[in-house]
Amino acid sequence: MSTAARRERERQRRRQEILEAARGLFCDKGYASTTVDDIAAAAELSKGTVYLYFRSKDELYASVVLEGFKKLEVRLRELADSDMPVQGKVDAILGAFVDHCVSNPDYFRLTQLFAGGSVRDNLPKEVRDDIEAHARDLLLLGAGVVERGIEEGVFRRDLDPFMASLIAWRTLTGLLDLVIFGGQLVRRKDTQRLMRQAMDLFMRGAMNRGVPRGEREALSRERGKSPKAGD
Amino acid sequence: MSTAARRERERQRRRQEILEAARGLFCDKGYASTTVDDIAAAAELSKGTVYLYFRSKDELYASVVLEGFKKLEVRLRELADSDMPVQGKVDAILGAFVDHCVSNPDYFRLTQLFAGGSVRDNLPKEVRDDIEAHARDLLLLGAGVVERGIEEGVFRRDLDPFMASLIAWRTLTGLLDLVIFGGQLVRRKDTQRLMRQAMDLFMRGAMNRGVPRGEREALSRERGKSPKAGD
DNA sequence: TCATAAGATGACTTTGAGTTATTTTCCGAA
DNA sequence: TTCGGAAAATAACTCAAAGTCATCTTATGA
Repeated sequence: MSTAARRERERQRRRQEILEAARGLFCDKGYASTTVDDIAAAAELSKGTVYLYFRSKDELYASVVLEGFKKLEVRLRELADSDMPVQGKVDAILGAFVDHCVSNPDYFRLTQLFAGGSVRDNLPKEVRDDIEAHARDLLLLGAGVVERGIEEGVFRRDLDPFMASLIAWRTLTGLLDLVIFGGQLVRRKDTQRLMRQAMDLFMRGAMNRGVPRGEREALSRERGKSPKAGD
Repeated sequence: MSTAARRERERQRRRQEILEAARGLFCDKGYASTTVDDIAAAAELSKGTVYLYFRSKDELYASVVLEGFKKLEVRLRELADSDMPVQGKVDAILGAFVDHCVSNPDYFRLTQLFAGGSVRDNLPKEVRDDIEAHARDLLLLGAGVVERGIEEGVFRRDLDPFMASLIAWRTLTGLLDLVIFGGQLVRRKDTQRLMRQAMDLFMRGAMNRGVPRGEREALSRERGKSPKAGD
C-alpha cells in the first residue's frame, strides 16, 4: 500500500508550487508589497491552504531564500572540486558568485533583505538554523580552498581560512548590494571594475609576498585573466 | 515680533523629542515591533501629532538613521583632518568606524536594516537623497585619505580612491553585521581578530609593494600598532 | 456504501499604519 | 478684555493585510 508515499509526494509538490508562486511574486513586487493572498491566488489556492504548508509569510520567504542558496551551493562546489590551480580557483569561485548575484538581481535583493532584516527575528528557530547551516557550508567550502592555498604557499600562513572566506563573502555581497539596489553612489557600468578591484585587493592582501616554494607558475599563469562575471 | 521665530524653535524641539522617543524604541524593540502609537505614547503625544511632523513611519525611521550618520561623520572628519601619517590615519579611521558600530549595536542594527531594505523604497525621494548625500560625504572623506596615500607612494597608483573607500566600508559593515546580529557563524569573542584581519587584508592589498619614494618611515612606524576598537 | 481523516476553504479576528473631523491653544487686533 | 482665526493637537475612524478557525469537500480503506 504505497498510498501514503504518494500522498507525501503530492504534498511536497504542492509545497513546491506555493514556493514557486511566492518566488515569482517576491522577485517581481518585492517582499513587502506581496500579500499572502497574492501568493495564494498565484498558486490557485486559498490563503488558508498556504498556511497549511508554511507557518508564516516570513517562513515562506525564508524558504524561498534557502532554495536559491542551495542552487548556488551546487555551482560553487563544482568549481571547488575541480582541479584548477588554487589561485585560479579562487578567482573562478568569486567570479561565479558575483555572476550569480548579478544575473539574478531580484533574487539577490531578497537574500539581502533577509540577511539584514527584521524578518530573521520572527522566524522559527528551526528554519533559521537551516539557513545558517547552509551559509556555513558555503563558507567552509571557501575556507577549504584557502587552506589549500596556504598549504601550497600561495596564501599567507597567518591567514585564518574561515575568516578569509567570511571577509571575501561579505565584501562582495556588500558591494553588489550597493550596485544592484542602485543608489546613486555607484554607476551601473562601473560594476565590473569595482568587483574586479575588490577581488584584486583581496587576492593581493591574502597572497604571500615572495611567492616562495617554487609554486609561482600558478601565480603568473592566472595573472590578468578576467574572471567571467556577466554585466 | 519674534513670535514666529520662537514658534519655529518650538516646532523643531518637538520634532527632536519625537525623534528621541523613536530612536529609543527602535533600538529597544526593533523597527517592526515598534508601532507609531508606541512612539506617540513615549513622546507623550497622540499618533496624529506624530504624523504632523513626519510623513510616515519610514520617514521617521530614516531620520533616526540620518541623525546617527551625522554624529559618525563628525568623529571621522576629525581624524581625517588630523596630521597623522597616512597609514596610521587609515587605521585610525577604520578603527573608529568599527568602534562606533560595536559600541552602538542597536543603532548599527537600525542602519543596516535601512541599508538592506524594503524601507528605502517607500521613502520620499527628498529624504532618500539626503541620506545618500551623507553617505557620499563619508566616502569622499575616505577617498581623500586614500588619494593622499597614493600621492605619498604608500598606496598603489592603480587604486581608485573612491572605490577603495567603498570596498573598505562595505567590508567592515558586512562583517560587523554578521557579528552583531549574532548568527552562530562568528563567535562574539572573535570580533576583534576578525576585524583586525579584515583591515590588515585591506591594507596589504592596497599598499605598494616596494614602498618606494623614500617614504618608508610612515610604514614601519605604524606597523603593529593596534587601533583602538573597544570590544 | 459509509465512516473517517486529510485537505481545502473563505469568512472572521486582530493589529497597526495612515486620515480626518473636531477640539484646544495661542496670538494679535479691536 | 475679548474675540476671530490660525496653528497645533487629538482620538475616533478607515483600510489593508497577516493569521485563525469553523465548516465543507474529497479521497481512502473497510
